[in-house]
Amino acid sequence: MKDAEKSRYEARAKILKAMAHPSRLLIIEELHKQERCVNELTERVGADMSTVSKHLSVLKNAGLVMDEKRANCIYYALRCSCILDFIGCVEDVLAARADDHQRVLKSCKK
Amino acid sequence: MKDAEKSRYEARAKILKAMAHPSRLLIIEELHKQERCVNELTERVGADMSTVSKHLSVLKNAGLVMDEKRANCIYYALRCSCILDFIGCVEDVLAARADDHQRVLKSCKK
DNA sequence: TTCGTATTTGGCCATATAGCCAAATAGCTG
DNA sequence: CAGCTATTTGGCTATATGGCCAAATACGAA
Repeated sequence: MKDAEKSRYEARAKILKAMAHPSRLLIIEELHKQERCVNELTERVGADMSTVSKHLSVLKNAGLVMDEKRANCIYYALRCSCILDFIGCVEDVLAARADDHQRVLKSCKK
Repeated sequence: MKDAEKSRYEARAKILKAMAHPSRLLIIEELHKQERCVNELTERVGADMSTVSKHLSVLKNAGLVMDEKRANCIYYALRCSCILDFIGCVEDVLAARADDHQRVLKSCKK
């Protein structure tokens, strides 16, 4: 793998890696609905606040979310909603897998 | 997080996690062009064959690729090409980030 | 069956991740 | 300034990952 190629794939992998965690996927969907502060997300995720804070910093570091301080809260928001298309793509993959599964089952019953 | 919700997010995360590695992204693109055996992919990736074999098993386990034995080779192929749309989505995110970056730079120069 | 090629598996190590708790920090608001 | 609330950071542990090497396995062909 050449260097230029390598760094292109690394950049992509970084985005995917940041999304590749159940709690972070939940956070992304939640933020798609509306911006939220750490407190609210913590409640939603059901983990320690420090854990949620770290998840948010992963997302921020990947450029997927941004934060803004207002009053005495830090509000997090999705940086680009195209991320949701993404989840749509994942669902397509899952659906395709399910279809295959059905097909296999049917062919077994014959 | 409720149980049903949790397993939905876990299923999605599994797919993303399987893709979230530079070598695996390369493999996916390579397989999109045409099916390949481990040998060929090993050469392309530039890692130990055992390493590539393990990457392939991760992809297979996530349902992203399938394998078929022919002659004395095992050929791997993409299970659904919608995975490529996926990479397109990642590129959109990267592009959006780059745009933001440009905007910030411009506003600094003012 | 025996050889040889293709692939996977197991062992091992180094590094990364996720989680919690406790402590530190930030920054309103009185 | 002092207190309070929101958030982050550091420390620690357990587990997972990625990499290579060496060994095991699978299987077609002679």
